[in-house]
Amino acid sequence: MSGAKKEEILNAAEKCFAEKGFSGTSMKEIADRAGVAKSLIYHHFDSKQHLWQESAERRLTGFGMYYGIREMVELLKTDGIDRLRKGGEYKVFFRFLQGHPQFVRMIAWLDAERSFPVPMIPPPELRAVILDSLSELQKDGILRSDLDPGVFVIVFIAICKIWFISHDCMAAWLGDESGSAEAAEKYIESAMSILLNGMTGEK
Amino acid sequence: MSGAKKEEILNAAEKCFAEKGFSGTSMKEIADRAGVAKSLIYHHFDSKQHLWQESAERRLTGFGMYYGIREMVELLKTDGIDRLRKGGEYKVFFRFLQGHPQFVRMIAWLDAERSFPVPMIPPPELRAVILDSLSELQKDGILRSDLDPGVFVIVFIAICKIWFISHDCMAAWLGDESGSAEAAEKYIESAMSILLNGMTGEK
DNA sequence: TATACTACTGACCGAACGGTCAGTCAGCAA
DNA sequence: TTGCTGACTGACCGTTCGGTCAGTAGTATA
Repeated sequence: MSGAKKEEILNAAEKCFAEKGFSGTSMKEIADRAGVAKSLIYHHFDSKQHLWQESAERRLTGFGMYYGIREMVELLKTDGIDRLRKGGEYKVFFRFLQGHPQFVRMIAWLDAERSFPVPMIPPPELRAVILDSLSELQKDGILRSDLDPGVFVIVFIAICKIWFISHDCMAAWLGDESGSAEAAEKYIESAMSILLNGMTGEK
Repeated sequence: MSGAKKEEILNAAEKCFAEKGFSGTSMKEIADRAGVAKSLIYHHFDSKQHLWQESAERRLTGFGMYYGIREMVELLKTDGIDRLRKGGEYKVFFRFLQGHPQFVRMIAWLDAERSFPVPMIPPPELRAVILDSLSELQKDGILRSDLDPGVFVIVFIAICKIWFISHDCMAAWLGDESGSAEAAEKYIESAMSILLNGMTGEK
């Protein structure tokens, strides 16, 4: 059946690139991992760069990292910030990163390499929906209105991302070397408590 | 004079590694950039890995990224959080990253590669000083005391780092594609306003 | 049965890779 | 002057790199 081996190549490429980045991965490694001849890769993909771009785009658009944020914003609108604070539903995006370490590795490489145009930038329509919702929350007095709503999104992404991308370095500040799940839980609850507090209070 | 060319090699290596990462940089590139024969590099350094480690360590320990944080904590102690909020001295660490783009690139690569043991982890004694000061501030009621002081440091680093490391992606949330200095200013002021607010208020 | 197309392979290419090595040369001590 | 040392070079090594290509096997069309 056609397409099966192409899929295997994409999967293998994704794993290799996530582990070692673009330059650190060789076509032979990908071929071996996929269990195919190296030349088959060139039958399905034009070049190493094209393979990289295709696998990155598939993962980025397929997973849609920003949907976690959208979900959180919608929870904010329906339930209000207090319920969010108590229930911990703000963890949607954090959980997403927690459950997809390969995805985390990939965005770490994209942050570093910056050489190929890969759509890390949020899809415009999704961005608009999120920002509009946040603006409404500002009008309703749920979020403080003296700030650009985009800042809320950025700081939220920042505190989630850093836990997984610079984990060894950051966990040291908490005196935790184990990388346990409880430490992650304690961190995100504390950090989000700061954020939610800071996003609502007066200046 | 001895040592001059070794220094040139280290400088060239640092630039190359910051731009293209470890795997993406070749020894010939470094040699050309330093204006020396490739074999001279092997006279001064054991291997590509050793060169990378030495240049990374020099930059990391030499610059001391965490001193900006210590400075900020000390400002907190002497001046109190209100003065900090008004005067904007909290920008010390942000300014440091802003002024050292090569350093920012390097930590982006270190976050991605994770393969070599490079001291990104804060020096223990410096860490202790910062955490102790934060604990005192908690006792004095300046910072909220229901959280691990390490969390303050992490979220602070996170919001500073993300602006420079994932800049294209993050600036899109603010509708700013230009990368202007004013945008950076507006961002850090807003983000820090959220943080300072959230670090002091009640839960 | 002849034809055409796609998936797939192994042998192969030139270039670039990290690393080695014999040897040159300046400076310095005996 | 001789002998030694460390900085430094260019030629070279074996390997691996990304990429090509002729060819095979299988299958669908005519």
